[in-house]
Amino acid sequence: MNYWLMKSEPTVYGLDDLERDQQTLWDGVRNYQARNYLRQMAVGDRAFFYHSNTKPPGIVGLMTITAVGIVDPTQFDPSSDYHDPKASPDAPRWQTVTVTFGQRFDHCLTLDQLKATISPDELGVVRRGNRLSVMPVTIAIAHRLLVLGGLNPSIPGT
DNA sequence: GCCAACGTTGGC
DNA sequence: GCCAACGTTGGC
Repeated sequence: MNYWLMKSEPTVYGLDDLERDQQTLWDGVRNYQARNYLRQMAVGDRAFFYHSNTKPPGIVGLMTITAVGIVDPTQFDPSSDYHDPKASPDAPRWQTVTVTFGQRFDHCLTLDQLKATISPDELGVVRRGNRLSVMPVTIAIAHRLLVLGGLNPSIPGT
């Protein structure tokens, strides 16, 4: 089981939305490196939900990957912001995953807090200028994030 | 609103 | 393949 970090602007889709919906397709990723990480995900992996463009930005909760290898339908939709005219159903370019609500942190683990405790080499999101919306998190760092977020990493299901 | 970082595009 | 122009991300 691997851990990931996934960013979203809550004005577009936030943890509140996911808690309400319980499950959502993580569509709209249009960066190849991020897509490649999405392709590496497996059912049962966990992802930290990071809110960007918020005051403060930070990790607000945890989700579970519940379906993988899904062709992102928005790439074929001319009315979508995520439409990709170079993609076709015969040759899709963008795959993604379905995520399910897991747990909310007891407080937002802010970017400032992350920068204070974790180095850029350990967690990409604290690196200045990092624009990657999907990135891997090592088990060791994931456990530290869970503890910092008020979750107990030793309890199964967290 | 500013701007640094960085990805993409397209002319050559 | 290079690189300038341009667009986007996202913290501040």
